[in-house]
Amino acid sequence: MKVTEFSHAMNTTPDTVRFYTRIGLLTPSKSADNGYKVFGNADKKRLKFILNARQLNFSVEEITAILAQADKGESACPLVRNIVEQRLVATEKQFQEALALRTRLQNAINDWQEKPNKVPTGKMVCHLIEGEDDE
Amino acid sequence: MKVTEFSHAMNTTPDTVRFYTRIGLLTPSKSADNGYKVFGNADKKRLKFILNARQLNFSVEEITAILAQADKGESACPLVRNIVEQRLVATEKQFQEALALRTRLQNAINDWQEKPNKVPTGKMVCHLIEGEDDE
DNA sequence: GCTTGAGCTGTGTCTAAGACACAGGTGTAA
DNA sequence: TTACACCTGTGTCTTAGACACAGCTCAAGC
Repeated sequence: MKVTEFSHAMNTTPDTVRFYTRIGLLTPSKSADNGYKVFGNADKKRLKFILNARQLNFSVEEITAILAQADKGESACPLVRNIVEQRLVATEKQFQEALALRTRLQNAINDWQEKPNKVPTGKMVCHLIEGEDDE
Repeated sequence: MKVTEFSHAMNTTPDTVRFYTRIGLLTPSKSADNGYKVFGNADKKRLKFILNARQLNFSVEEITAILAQADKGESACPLVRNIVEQRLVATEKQFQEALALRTRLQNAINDWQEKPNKVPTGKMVCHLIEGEDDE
């Protein structure tokens, strides 16, 4: 399989596959007459793992470490477990931040509706965001 | 005020101020004998606006557009309003994504506890992430 | 005046995870 | 053989700063 066919079969993009290849996560063989990358069954399994991990927001660097360990014949499970736990904490944080941001945005919109036509005085850019009457 | 003093007074970092200066968002004068950037009151107001907008997750590019409009003497409020609304939608999406990710991670952890010691068979990296018994 | 040394300065480079651009190669139809 | 659509690998770009670093500044001490 060439890169485009392979990527579509795996439900991702050619650029993504090329990227993983570029950094050495995937190691397709090269067609003798083409020079094109050729992906086989092992690559398929590997990419499936990578995509699953990415779905869990593992960084490519983390995935690289995991696969390197697995390639050495060691179990990567402890490593994976650590990362999952870290990731859960990070996600919780993201979550709270999105929540806070939403509140800020909604406040901005509410403020706007209270005083929609206040003309910006002086050098204000937009009273919605600026700290009321400054100076 | 020089860059470090200024940035701390505004509760941000020197690198951030330098960055905004580099891309032309801030336009400090230059000390004649030093060549150092010198920030005044106008810069203070401007940076305050920028930081507020960043708090609402406005991109620097958006902020650039807003300030350019304001600098032309036009009201930037409609632009700001648009961006706020877009941003709210985007935040909602992020929010949902974080939620979904959390679920996926927790599922992974739960699965783990159900079958903690399943030895990875064949070429599996870690059964936690891989699609059960493949092949 | 001179010297030390801490701290500051501007500029150049780096980041993550691909997306995009592009010159050139491939391969099927005519 | 020629066309032409599609594919290829490689190089560059993206965000919002963070970091590295050589050189400059400036107050203290002599």
